Formats: sequence, C-alpha cells, structure tokens
Amino acid sequence: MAGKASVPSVIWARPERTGRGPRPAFTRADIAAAAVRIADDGGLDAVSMRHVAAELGCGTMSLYNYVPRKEDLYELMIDAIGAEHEIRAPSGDWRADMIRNALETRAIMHRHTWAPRLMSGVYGFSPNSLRYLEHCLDCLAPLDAPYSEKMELVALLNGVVTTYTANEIATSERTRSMPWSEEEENAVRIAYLGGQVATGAYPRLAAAFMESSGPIDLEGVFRRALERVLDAFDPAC
Amino acid sequence: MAGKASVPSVIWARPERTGRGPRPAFTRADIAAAAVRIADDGGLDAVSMRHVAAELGCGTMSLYNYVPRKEDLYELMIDAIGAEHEIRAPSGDWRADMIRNALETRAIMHRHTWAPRLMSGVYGFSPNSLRYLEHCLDCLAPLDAPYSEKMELVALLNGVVTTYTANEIATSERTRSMPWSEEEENAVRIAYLGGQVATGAYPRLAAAFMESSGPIDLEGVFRRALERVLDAFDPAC
DNA sequence: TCCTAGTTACGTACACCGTACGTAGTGCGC
DNA sequence: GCGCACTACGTACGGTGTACGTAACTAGGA
Repeated sequence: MAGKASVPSVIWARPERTGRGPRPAFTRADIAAAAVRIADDGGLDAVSMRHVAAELGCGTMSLYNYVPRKEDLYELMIDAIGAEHEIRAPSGDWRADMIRNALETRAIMHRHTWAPRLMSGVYGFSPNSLRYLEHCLDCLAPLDAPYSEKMELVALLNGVVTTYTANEIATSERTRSMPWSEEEENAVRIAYLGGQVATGAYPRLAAAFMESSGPIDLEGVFRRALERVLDAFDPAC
Repeated sequence: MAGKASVPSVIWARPERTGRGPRPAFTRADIAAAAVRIADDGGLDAVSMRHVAAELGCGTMSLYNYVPRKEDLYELMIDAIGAEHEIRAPSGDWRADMIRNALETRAIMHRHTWAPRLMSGVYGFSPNSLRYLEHCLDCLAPLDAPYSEKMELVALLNGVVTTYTANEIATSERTRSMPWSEEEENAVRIAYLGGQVATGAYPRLAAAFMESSGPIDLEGVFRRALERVLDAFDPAC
C-alpha cells in the first residue's frame, strides 16, 4: 500500500533470524567479515554482492536473505571495523582519553582505507557505534557539561578525524597509484599550480608556498587539530 | 612503457584544447554545468557518462575526449559549484569573514546535496578551489600567524563544515525519503535504540536521551561549532 | 599548396553491476 | 502432520564505465 518497502529500512531494526525454516548458514558477522576482507585487498569497488557471496561460498541471491540492500552491507562493514575499538576504562583525564580514541579511530581507518568513504553515508546506530559512543561519554564523565554538549564534542571530533584521515588516505593513494609519483608531484605542482601562482592571481597562496619548507608532518597536523577542537570545549582554557 | 596512462591524471594539468583537429563543441564549463544540472534533480547516481552526454546532445564516447575518466567529471562538478562562492573584499574582522565563508559553503552544499559525498574523493586544486583558498587567506590577513597555521585553520574549518552539512543532509534525506517518517523515527528509536538502551548496556546514552528535549536547532549547533573552532585559533581568547 | 598527424566524434562491444522474480527445498509452530 | 515462513539460488533485465576501431576534420610543416 505504502510502496515497495513496508519494513524498516534500517538493518539493525530487523532481527538476525526469526526461527522458522532452515537455519541460516551465516551470521551477520560472517558476512561483514567477508566484505571487509574483500575491501581490504581490492578496494571498496571490489565489494559487490556477487563477490561477497562467492567469498562466502553461496549463490549471489542468497545474500539478499541476510542483506536486503547493498547499503546495508556497507552498514555491516562499518559496524564490523567498529569492533576494533579497544574499549578500556577511562583514566580520569578526558582530554587524554579522547585523543587516544581519536588516534585509534585514525589507525582503524588507515587499516581499512575504504572506511572514510563509507562513513558519510551510513546510519550511525549500529551496535558497535553505540558501544563506542557510550565509551566516549564515559571518558567525558569528568567534564562538567550537559550531555548535549558532550554529544557535540564527539560529533565534531569524529568529523575532524574522518575528514583529516580521508585526506591523508587520498593523497597517499594518489601518490602510490602513480608510476611517476615524484615526476607527477613536480609536473603538477610546478607546471600547473606553480604556473597558476606565477600568474600573480594568487599572491597569498604564492607567499604561503614560499614560506612552507619540506614535507609536512601529517600526524603532527592531525594531533594539533585535535588539541584545538578539545581546547574549544575545555573550561580550563 | 610505464603502463596505460602516461599522461598526468589530474585533469587541471591538461590544457582544455590543443589547437589541432576540429574545434571542440563544448567547454569544460558546459560539461560541468550539465552534470551539475543532472545531479541537482536526480541525485548523484543519475550522473552517468551516457546521461551527461545525452544532456549535452552528443554521443557517449565523445565525452571521453573532454573527460578521460568519470572521476574527472566529479572534479569538474566540484569546481563548478565552487564558482558560486561570492568573493568580496575582507572586512578586517577575520572571524566574521570566515564565518560568512563557512555559512556560504554550507548554503552551497544545501543547494547541491550531492557535494559532500564528492568532497572526500577529489583532488582539491581546481581553479575555483584555489580562488577560494586565496580568498580565505586574504580574510585571515589581520590574524597574526604563520601561513602554515592559517592553512590549518582553513582545513579544519572546511572539514567541520563538510561533516556537519553532510550530517544535516543525510538526516533530512532519510526522513524525506520514507513514507512513514514519523513512524520510522518512533519504530527505530523506541523499539530498537530504546530497546538497546533499556538493556542497561548503555547507561550514559540512556541518560543523554533522557536529558534531550525537543528537536535540535541544526543551524545553532553549526554556528556554535564554528565559533569553537575559531576560538581555538584566536590569540584574544 | 598539399600532406599528414593529431583530434574530435561516435557506434559497438564487453564485463560487470544491483536486484526483481520465480521456483524448489526445508524445518518450526500450530 | 500440515502449512507456512523461511532459505537457497538460477535466470534475466536494465543499467554502468570504458576499451577499441573507424570516419571526418583541421592546423602545422613541406
């Protein structure tokens, strides 16, 4: 009556099995693990329903019993790597704990370089996401602020971690995938960017590039950004 | 010798036309405009090489003369909406100027809701990106800091704008696309999330949801986040 | 001036994608 | 024990990006 999908579209809202008919051959964890394995070596584009089904050793369409749409498969993948967060008791120093959490998230994303691309299209209420969110709130207990503000902190921090790490991964993959890497860096930055700057249209950019020296320390930039975000929530600042 | 692609993969590094053979029928701007038009009504998934070619009134494979790979089409799209930034002379108040820039970026993204999804896979040195970056550095002239720090400010601010706006768009599209919108919100948040919380496994989350009241003011949250990030760079704080 | 090399234009073809649909087999709840 | 809900999966359809081959065209060098 209301269209094709009369069932909640969020996969976490439907039970894993209902207890009728033959028992399912796989768990969601199995499927997620297979998909993650494929994405880890082969990239996100290698994750297709056919491919995942083959990895599991079943027919393509059988997968649709477990995962109604491909988007839900992505959801399972995000949840699966969320399990890699090592939850440990808060130390009492909320800044240190949150920095640790952020660095761990970054490490996970570097381990699964497809993750940032998925992050921005996903629901965010998977079991492991809830677990991680709960843990963050736990770490933030010493901070005297309403929960709404703590939620904003977590959201902001996660956003910064995601965008920064996405950038790191993008640049690293760009230079890795090119056979000319060094030459490309020169050809583009000098011939094009340098060419643009030399037109005089971008005087401040030109000055900025003059000032910059040597390769930039990505982790340093990342940590500094974290500190700044945390500063913004620290009453002691 | 070195593989299939012996030409720089960044589209901005190759000239728009080379002056031999029949003159091109379209400019990059034409192509970008067509793609943006398609994405605006029809979503990003509607942007296919065939579709864009049809919109331009040419054969599919002709498009490949202008745009070697689809990824480059995305690059053109991002650059095209970057032109919507209205560059105006800095006011002297760098905080106000940067907030204006951020709000404008947010407005552009709300006008082109597919933009955030593209942002994290794109080179970032398109002409209009350079123009915008130059403008930001211009606005930041009154701020006494090295260029490296100003670059970090711009990066952090852009990251925050992108993630926040992406979230806004994601939630708004989720509730829009569902016929049950209100029911879904209840079914999921109460039946599932509430169910999870009721297990007692997430005490802090439970407390947070108890505390939350009424719908949240998205723009308020956004502005607050901006202010916080700027605080972190303001020597007067 | 003509020739030729580099471009544009574009149709065809291939491999792959998500998934709607139909059919067959299976085992729990009544 | 019956029936129904579930699993399993083959086939098929309409779509995708793009490699390749061919024909038309035009600017630079002879």
